[in-house]
Amino acid sequence: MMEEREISQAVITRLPRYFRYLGELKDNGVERISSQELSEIMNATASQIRQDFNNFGGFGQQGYGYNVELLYKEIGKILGLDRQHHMIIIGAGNLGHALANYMNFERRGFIFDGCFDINEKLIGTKIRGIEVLPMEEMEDFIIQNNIDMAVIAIPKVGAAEVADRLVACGIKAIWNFAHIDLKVPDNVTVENVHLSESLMKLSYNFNTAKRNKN
Amino acid sequence: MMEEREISQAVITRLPRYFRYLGELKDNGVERISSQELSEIMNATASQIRQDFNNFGGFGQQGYGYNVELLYKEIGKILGLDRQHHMIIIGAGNLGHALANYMNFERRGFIFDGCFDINEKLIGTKIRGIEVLPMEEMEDFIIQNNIDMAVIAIPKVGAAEVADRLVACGIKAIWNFAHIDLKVPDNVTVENVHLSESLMKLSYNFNTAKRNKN
DNA sequence: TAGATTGTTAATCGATTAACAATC
DNA sequence: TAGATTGTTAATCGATTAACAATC
Repeated sequence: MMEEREISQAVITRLPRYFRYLGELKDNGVERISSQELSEIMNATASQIRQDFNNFGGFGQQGYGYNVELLYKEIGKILGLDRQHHMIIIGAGNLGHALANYMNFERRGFIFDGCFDINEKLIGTKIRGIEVLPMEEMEDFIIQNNIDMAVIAIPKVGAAEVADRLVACGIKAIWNFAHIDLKVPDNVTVENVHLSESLMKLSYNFNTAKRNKN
Repeated sequence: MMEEREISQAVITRLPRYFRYLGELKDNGVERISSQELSEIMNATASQIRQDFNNFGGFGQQGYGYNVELLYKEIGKILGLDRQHHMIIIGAGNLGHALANYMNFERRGFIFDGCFDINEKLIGTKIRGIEVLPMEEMEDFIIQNNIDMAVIAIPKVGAAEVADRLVACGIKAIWNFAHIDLKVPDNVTVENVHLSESLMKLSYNFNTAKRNKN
């Protein structure tokens, strides 16, 4: 089978942002947009925008530009937003709670099916109508409910073990909020959100900026 | 005044990760480490590690390597972790709540001083001992308490206005969780955590991986 | 048709990696 | 001193930008 050329992660990282801006344009009734116009709104180069879109095929038309609605839909498809993803959250604390709200509010397609915790006090409580279950029931739940993705929203202690258990029962996508680099097989996708690293970056830029500018 | 050469954001993004690994090594009693050894643990090239550290001066010693404790401290300083930062959180929902826990647990230096919300039901409740105040009191609070940083943990509607108000009363660092690209002056640092974009990236990689591998 | 704007190739820029002299 | 490993320069690689022919 011919290997499709790999798209760089730099491009992938920009796609959701295009998607967001195109969604807004669409909602504002804008029908067409040129790479030049989009570049001004998004603060990017027109060249980069055209290169990015062309990784996935010719969505535009010479002399016209891009059809906003079409492009929006295509990028949505590329991102897999036309499919449903069944998700569980490990950790029913404030973060797990926030993420559960998040997923359902923001986009259809990411379906919050289950939630697990080790804390006895949380087990049995409900998050968005979903009962928090004990960790022991996780594997069975994943298999019986065809879960695709798991969110790790527990402290770093325990996260590695949970990841191993998730991988062992076939989970192929992990949204990881624990401060640890998970070791998983090649065919498992991990997306890290390391909040403390983000905060440190803010701290660096803040402290550096103070010296230079202003 | 001589302009220090600007360090690239690619390097800055890696610093917190170095910091995390060095902290672990330190806690495990490791005294020295070579760029080669560190590269194996962190899954990077030794060359990149040496280049990265050298942006900030020579922390190592030929023939010996790097002193773990010293390097850990130096990177901490570079990241501004030796200073205290006074922070407020806008939005006392689950996310704001999660972040408040987060900051205090993870690192000293990021001090959670205040929290604001428009929701009448939340005003007067406490998060980690801090009372949630109405939005009207934000400006006075920032000035009276010498707040450095603000966390925007509210939905995108309203986020732009809040950012303007923060900038207007002198805030120079914003940790932004709203799905919007804030427009702020050059001397204000924004660090975005766009959770939905992260989730979409996971979705893309998951759906693409399924086709290629496995 | 003429004008506009894409798709795509070529040039540039920046970041990563390799190599090695300096030096502990 | 010899060996190890940094600091740093040079080479490579990849990503971004510029340019322009293709084409709607």
